[in-house]
Amino acid sequence: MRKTKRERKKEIRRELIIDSAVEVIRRNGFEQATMNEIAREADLGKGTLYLYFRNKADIYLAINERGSGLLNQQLREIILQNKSGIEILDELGNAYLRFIKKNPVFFMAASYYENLLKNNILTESSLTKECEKHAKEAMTYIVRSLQIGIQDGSIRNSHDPYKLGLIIWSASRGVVHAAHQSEILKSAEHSGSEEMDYASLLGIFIDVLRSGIKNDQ
Amino acid sequence: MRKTKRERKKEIRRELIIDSAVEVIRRNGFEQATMNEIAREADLGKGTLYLYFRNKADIYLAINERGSGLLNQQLREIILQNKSGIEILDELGNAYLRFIKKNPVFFMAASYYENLLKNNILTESSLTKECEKHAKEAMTYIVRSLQIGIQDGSIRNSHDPYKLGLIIWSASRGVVHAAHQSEILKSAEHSGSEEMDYASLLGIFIDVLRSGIKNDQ
Amino acid sequence: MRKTKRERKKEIRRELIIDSAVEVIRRNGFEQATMNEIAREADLGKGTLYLYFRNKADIYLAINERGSGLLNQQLREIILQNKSGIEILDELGNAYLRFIKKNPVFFMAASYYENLLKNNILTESSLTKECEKHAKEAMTYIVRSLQIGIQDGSIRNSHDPYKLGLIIWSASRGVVHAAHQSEILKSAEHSGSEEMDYASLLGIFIDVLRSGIKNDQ
Amino acid sequence: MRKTKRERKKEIRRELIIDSAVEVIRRNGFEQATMNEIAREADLGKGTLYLYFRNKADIYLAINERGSGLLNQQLREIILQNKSGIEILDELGNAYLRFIKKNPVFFMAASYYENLLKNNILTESSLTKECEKHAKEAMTYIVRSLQIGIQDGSIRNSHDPYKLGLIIWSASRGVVHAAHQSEILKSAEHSGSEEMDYASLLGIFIDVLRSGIKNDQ
DNA sequence: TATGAATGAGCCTTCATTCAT
DNA sequence: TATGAATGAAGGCTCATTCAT
Repeated sequence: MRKTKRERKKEIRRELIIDSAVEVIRRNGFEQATMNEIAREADLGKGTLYLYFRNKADIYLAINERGSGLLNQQLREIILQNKSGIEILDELGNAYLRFIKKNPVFFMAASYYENLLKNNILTESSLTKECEKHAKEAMTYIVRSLQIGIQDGSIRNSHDPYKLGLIIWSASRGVVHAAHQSEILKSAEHSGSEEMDYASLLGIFIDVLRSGIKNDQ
Repeated sequence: MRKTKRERKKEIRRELIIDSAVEVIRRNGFEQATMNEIAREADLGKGTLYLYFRNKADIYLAINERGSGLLNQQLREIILQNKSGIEILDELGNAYLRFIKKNPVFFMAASYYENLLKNNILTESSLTKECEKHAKEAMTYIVRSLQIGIQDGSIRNSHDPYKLGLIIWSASRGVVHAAHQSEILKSAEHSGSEEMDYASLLGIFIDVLRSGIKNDQ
Repeated sequence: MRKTKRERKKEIRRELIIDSAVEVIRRNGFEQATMNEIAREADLGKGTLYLYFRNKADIYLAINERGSGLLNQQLREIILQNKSGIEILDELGNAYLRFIKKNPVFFMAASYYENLLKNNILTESSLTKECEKHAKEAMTYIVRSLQIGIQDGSIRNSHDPYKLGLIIWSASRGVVHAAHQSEILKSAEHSGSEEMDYASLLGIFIDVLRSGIKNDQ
Repeated sequence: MRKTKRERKKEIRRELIIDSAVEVIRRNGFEQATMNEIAREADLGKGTLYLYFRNKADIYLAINERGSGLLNQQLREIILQNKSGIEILDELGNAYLRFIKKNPVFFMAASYYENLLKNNILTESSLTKECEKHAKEAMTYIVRSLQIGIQDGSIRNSHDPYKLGLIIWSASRGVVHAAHQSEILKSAEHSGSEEMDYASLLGIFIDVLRSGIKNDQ
């Protein structure tokens, strides 16, 4: 029990550091975040960070791990619902979009993780394994919803669900990425006065996607 | 005329620097590119770079400006063709994807530009204005193709063309981004042996998009 | 008595820490030894080390103090033997060389101590006094053997025994130091295939020394 | 010519940095020397040091390279004299001792180099090659003098000249090392009032060595 | 007495930018 | 115009030491 207590405290500190890192990134951007500032935000000494994380990269990976874990938790609940494939996919998309809107830093951390992955500069660790596991899990939910939809006839059986899933996943990321950059919303010379906000855009995206894969018969 | 000659020389030097920066980024990645190496690649003194660009950021913006300019040139030709809206959109998408596949650095530079935009750390300059103009132009081509399609009946009139254009644009970027990170292709546990390559993924994406917006009547 | 018991326990802990430090240094080298690792090796908390030693330097000094104490113990026995001066000196040298070969860390600790001494950054303490005392003692044994030898005619009476003692002492250290750095053994381009090992080198050294000071009449 | 001029300037700067490093080490000791202070001593920016040396280790190696080069220069002249082997060896020893007395930092740098060598943490470079070459050269001079002495009968033919050379070399280093630590000179409780200085000590050392190896017939 | 989490000074190193030539 | 040597702020990270428990 006593040990559990210390471990709990350790876990809390770890979370505090992740919180602080998220906050600093949110404020200054990913590239501008420094260990110094994260420490100050957490009200800790600089060296303390290294008691909980091997290095800066690990903090970022921990952010990603937390973010993807939280997201998967939500996706997991959706996939268990008794609905048609197309409806599940619909909800998965909405959940993802809502999640990123609320936690934009998680999006950046995921990009960071993928960048390391791409460049093969990830030391194997429990953290990276967890990140990998989470990434696969999210993909799996999408693929499952497509498989369900194809089986129940709500989704057209015209594409390999794996490939389709990958496309949906990455297209979503692109839209989310763009939606985040509020400025781009004004880049199109849009004379109309209708609202051009985040939610409406994402809604249309999901709608288009749905039309593109749903079975019309 | 003498002045023109000198200006021409200046322009050539400028292009040389951009070329070199592109090459260095292609070789080492965006984060690893240094002014030193760009200068060496261009066979110029490091200080010379600053005669043509105010700072490193401006070089990156110039890359984006050139890239978006070249892309727009191709898109412009497509939009002038006498085809249905859906067909034009189709070709626009293909052109974009081909372009990025051939010039991945332009994609990175565009991301860089948008990142600065988002964080409001762009000093106003002729360069940033040009970048902005190009971004709007590309968006406009997409919107135009949608408007044409709605008008000629090839595209469903169910969404505001501005919003739809924005979505298509950003979703495309997401897919392209993902397609670039070869590793993610294997992240889904994919048992099948079918090819899961770049081209096939993008093909499906365009197909889905088209289905999602075309008019079926 | 109760107090004695506690003091004994304290002494045991102290020795444990010294043991652990020696082991860590042996494993990782002098510069790479950290308080953290010494504590871990001793199965103690890091802070506990500071209950027994004022700081890291004191641990090193304690190593030196122990090492020089052990060495002196052996030298003391030799000097008491009923032999000629040259023979005693011979044995002293062999004992020293054997000792260092068996306990290389003591050699490093001695170098450390002398370095502090040289740079005048030794706070006076019982520890430093003890180190100083031990160093003097070892020197004295050598000087005594020389004096004995001069008196019994086995050693030439051509040099001040104090000076000669100092020289023998430091020359021995130099040879031992070199013998420890296995690499240097190969630094001379040595074509022959004869063995060029530690023992043979030191044997020759003692031989040369002996020839250099013994009385030939 | 113009190029030579620039190269000369570069060489001068390089030497300035080495000078400054030597000075800082002389003042603060080897371990306490920092790049910051070396830069300040040289009246240069910290970053400038890295234009002339890859890292701190290279500065130290450069000190060693310079020192061993200068020493070898002196040894080379001695070995060319038309004297008996024992006399040449005598002079080599004296030259070495004078050199180190005048340039104690070179002694430390040599120890540093040998330490890296021992621990196999030397990246191969022109600098390390030069250091290695110099070390071999010095050893060779000693061995040559012994070979000459054996041949001309001035040195006893009782030991392999390679081994003997190594011993002389390392014993000398030990004596020099000790002689440098002025404090140790007082560590023996020396009641006499005779001078116990550096020069006299080293003189005796050479004398003993000579007696130990010279041919008495 | 014993602990180990916390500290922060200080280390080496990088690199965009400047400026004398 | 062209240069590249020089700069120094800033970064990530280590580790001896302290102190609340």
